[in-house]
Amino acid sequence: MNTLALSLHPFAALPADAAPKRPRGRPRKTELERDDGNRRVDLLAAAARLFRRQGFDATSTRDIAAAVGMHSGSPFYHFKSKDALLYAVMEEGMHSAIARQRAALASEDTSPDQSPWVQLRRLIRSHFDTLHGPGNDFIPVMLYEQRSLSSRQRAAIAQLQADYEAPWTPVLEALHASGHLLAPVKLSRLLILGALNWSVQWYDRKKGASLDELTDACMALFLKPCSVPN
Amino acid sequence: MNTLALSLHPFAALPADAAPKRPRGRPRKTELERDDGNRRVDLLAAAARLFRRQGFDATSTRDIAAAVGMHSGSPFYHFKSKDALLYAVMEEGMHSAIARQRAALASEDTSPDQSPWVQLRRLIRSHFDTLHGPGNDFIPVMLYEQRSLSSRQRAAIAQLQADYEAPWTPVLEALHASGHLLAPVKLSRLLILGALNWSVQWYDRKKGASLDELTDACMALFLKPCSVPN
DNA sequence: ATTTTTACAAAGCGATTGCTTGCTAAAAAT
DNA sequence: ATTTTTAGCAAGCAATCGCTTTGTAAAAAT
Repeated sequence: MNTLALSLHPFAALPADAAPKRPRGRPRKTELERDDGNRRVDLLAAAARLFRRQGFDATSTRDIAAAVGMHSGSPFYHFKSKDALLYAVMEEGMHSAIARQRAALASEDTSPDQSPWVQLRRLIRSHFDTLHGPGNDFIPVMLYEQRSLSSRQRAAIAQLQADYEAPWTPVLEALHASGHLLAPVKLSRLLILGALNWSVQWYDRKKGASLDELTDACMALFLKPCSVPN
Repeated sequence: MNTLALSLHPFAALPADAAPKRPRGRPRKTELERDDGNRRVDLLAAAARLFRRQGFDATSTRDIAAAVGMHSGSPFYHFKSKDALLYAVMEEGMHSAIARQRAALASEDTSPDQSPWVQLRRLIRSHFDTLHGPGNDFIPVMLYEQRSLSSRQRAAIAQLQADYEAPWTPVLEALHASGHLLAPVKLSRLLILGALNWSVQWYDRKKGASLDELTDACMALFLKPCSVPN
């Protein structure tokens, strides 16, 4: 009879021996550390790492919570669903990738050379950085977990991808016009980005070639050294 | 008291109104159709299609059973686990891919030309066929669901992949020696196969370029037309 | 004619899943 | 000093998961 009433009061008697691993309530903002949502950032990073290593479906929200020292239900305070967490990982990854690419293209300080040849090199090198830089799990997750997105989310990510790939086209067109690139520009962009993206399957930062050597190999593979069009 | 005994006899009384969609027992081997394990092949094909479209984790064994008109537990008669089904899909895909590649390389009947240039073209064209040929879901599944394999299974698939990629190396080495390929052979193989494999992300057989045009674009992108080494 | 094997159906078990609810305590705002 | 907000714990629910068990009927073997 009172079982029903009991179920409405999940824990009338609290065990007093529970030693909380982390103080309850809003954590102390030490000094002038004014980043709001610090734990949210932790959740994003942990989710990205786990999504990359195990895949989205094989990663439970309990795994993510445990990785940042939370209990199983707590991540849902910061993200309304597991899907929203995945989308946030991808969006964050794309924003930082776009920012890194913009910085790489606008590096006039190191070298004033704006020829399409060195521009393509910067694009490729920057792309390898976002793919293989330390702690950059966000983009690999975006590349391999698109299936788990809703169609609305997928469309939004596709727009960000289009923004990211946009700077490649004029560079490739210039190289095509000067005879350094022989294949059609659109197919070239797809094939080149594919070759780069696939490197997450085999590249290991700890052994083998460096990212600079990888970039050199790409330039040698995709571009013709002789600039005699006809 | 007798509930325990009842649970040991799941259905003492069979409902007689069950209209079986397919006759029970071993199916009739019509004529001299001597392929044993025909339903097993159906299961493999259905699993490959679903694994590719929804991913391994997002596909339940109930989905696969329903796709071939079985009940939920029946696939486990043919495959001892869902993992074994995935592995069988990949192994079957690799075997047919290796066979197709061998046939493409040994096509002396159509053209006696064995130069490394046309050999590479055959390798690329054959690879596109295994990636995008009608009903060829097996290889995309292998490329994108390696995570769900055990380490023993993964090692076995890796061996098949090494067998598949072996013929590429001498061809690329010959092209490197003749000055048509400037990048290092090993990195070239990885980058080229990556560019091809990534096409499963964007290529649509119904629109855009044909597989022949795609192959032409690859040849133009990766190889130098001028054969002047120094 | 009898036995054995094959190929499933029917039902459900135990575990895990994403997510919700009810509550609390520290911090921030007032 | 009081109120409000923030951040999270504790517990569990409903659904789904891979897989197992039991039974059965048709085909094949004997």
